[in-house]
Amino acid sequence: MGLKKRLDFGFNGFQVPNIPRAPRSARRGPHRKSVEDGQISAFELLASLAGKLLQESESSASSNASQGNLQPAFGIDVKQERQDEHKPLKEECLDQGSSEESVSLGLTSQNINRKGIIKEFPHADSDTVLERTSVITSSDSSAKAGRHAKSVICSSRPTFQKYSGKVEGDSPGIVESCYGNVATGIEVQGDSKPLETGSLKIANPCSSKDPTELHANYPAMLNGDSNVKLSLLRDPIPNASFSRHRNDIELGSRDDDENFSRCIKPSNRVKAFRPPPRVGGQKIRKLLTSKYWKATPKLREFEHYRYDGGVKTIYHKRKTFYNRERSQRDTLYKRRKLVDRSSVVTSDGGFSGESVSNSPDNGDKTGPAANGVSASVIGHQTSFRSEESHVKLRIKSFRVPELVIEVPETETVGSLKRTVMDAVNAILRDGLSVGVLVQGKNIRDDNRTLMQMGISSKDSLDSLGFMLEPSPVQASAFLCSGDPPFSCEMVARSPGTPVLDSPTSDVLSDIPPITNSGSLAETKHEPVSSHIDILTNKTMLESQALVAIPEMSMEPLAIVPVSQKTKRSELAQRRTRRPFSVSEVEALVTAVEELGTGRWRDVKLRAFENADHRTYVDLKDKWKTLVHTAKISPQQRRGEPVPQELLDRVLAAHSYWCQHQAKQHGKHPALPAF
DNA sequence: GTTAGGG
DNA sequence: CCCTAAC
Repeated sequence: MGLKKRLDFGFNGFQVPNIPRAPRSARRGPHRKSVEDGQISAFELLASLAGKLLQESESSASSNASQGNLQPAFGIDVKQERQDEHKPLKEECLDQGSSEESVSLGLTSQNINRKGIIKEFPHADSDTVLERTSVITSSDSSAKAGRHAKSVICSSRPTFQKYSGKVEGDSPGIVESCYGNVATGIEVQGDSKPLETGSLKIANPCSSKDPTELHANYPAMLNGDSNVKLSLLRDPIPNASFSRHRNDIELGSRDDDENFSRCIKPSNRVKAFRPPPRVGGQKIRKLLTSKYWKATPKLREFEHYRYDGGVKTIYHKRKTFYNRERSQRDTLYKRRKLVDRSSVVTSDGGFSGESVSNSPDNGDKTGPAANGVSASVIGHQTSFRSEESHVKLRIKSFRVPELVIEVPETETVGSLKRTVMDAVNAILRDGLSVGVLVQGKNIRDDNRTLMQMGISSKDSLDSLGFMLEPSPVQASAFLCSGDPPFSCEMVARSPGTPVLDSPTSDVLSDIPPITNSGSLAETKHEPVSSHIDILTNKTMLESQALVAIPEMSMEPLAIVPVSQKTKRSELAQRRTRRPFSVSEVEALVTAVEELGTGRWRDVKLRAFENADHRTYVDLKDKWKTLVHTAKISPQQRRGEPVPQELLDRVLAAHSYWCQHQAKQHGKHPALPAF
């Protein structure tokens, strides 16, 4: 049909009613464009600082690591506050530069409160997250808080260390690392030390080509008083765990007991931990504003616990927390049995992981692979069922939930580092579960297989991400109301502390089942404690819906606006990618030649009537990409090559229909014979 | 429900 | 592919 008609309605002979519509774009108002493209948020810089800090302190951690202080201790007050004062915020773009620079951005600005806030958002899309670091400062002007502005603590990877508190602002390079990380999605750990990192891998015996390692690092948990703290899973003897659990998931932290200090109100707490000077005014606020963490004033109650026994409920909660923590670990162990087809090996407690790369070697240049440990572990896995395809991946780092930090402008960089570190530790300690991101979406359905999610050993691994998010239980804890005492408390937990045995649902969501065995179903949704109340439920729901926190409006320094809209993150899952085949392209081209652009529904009906998975929007999008593809050089094209002939037709049809925006007139089946 | 575009 | 504004 096409040819004949084309002849009949040659380009010249085809009269198109000249009623061109203005481009849609012209007709509709310009989109408010996100302002901050290309800018790097300060936050990430800070995050990197934190990471750096952790790394730095790790070196001295080993000594204490084996002492039993394996539990995260921390003393940062995490709480939500609101400020009435309005502070202009500004996001600075830092291409690079020393950490000091970045810090200064956040600290030098003058504002009423003289505070800088650092925020970190965990919920960003994988790509978005990696885009930039934003520095939030109280300074005014060009506050560019793009809707996409998100920061990530690049170096949040856990390290075990002792924090001496003497870190000078010397972290140039952090920025770079962070930046690189951001840009590539691969965490750069230039100075990471093998011992400190752990790796977690899922090896794919069947496809060694694209192995992606799951590289996990465990965050160091330390308490502010300069004592070395715990490490989850840290095994005094680095590879000891390997030998024991070759094919098992080696996650979990030691149950050894630990002391842990907790501070609720920064001011006091800070004092407790650090020497006087500028520490006094530090405040770290953790706003549970992201989808994952909902900020609530009540959060402190959880923190509010004291060992003086004053508040039983709190104590109880805390206990629950521990239990939960424990159960998580237990669950992880249990899980090993469930997932016999996948293997995860960690050399040492690692706890992080965000970027996943499918090119094993690729990560090396950025460092982490550097973590060496992981590398050595590869190929360690054994007994697999050869028939099944496995996905091998390596997690370079984890994204850390949002963190809001407030410190005096007069604060030193070193102090800032500590603050950030404390905040990070606090978060880590508060119980997190791992979220899995596919195509930037948080996959909540633990029962979906990787295959179903479009994650194969061959590709798509780059679209796989991990993040830390508060577990439901934790969320409930944060919702408890109560005013946190401004003090720091040290609490020692005895090793024998009983634990609840109920597994926490989301805890296991970190690693989706490799197969559709659905073996993990049993771990789903079991109440962890009696503390789950209405608020909890609400929280959970909201967290999934990414509800904006009302308090945000009160937060002057919150530069990066928390996504006000409930985005698709964990709602509908992104459809699996289904590249158009050449034949489909041809059908599309033919249909468009005949129907023109602008009538996608008709195109769909005509050429893809039976292709359920192809919506007219898909067709429209495909056409869009085809046009683009046809315009670029063949070398720039990717994916299955489309015959040039088809591309030529695409261009011809495109130009034709663009000139004759005559879609409103019924069928104009013709196209000039090209 | 469709279209057109930006993301 | 998703998301939305504008139809």
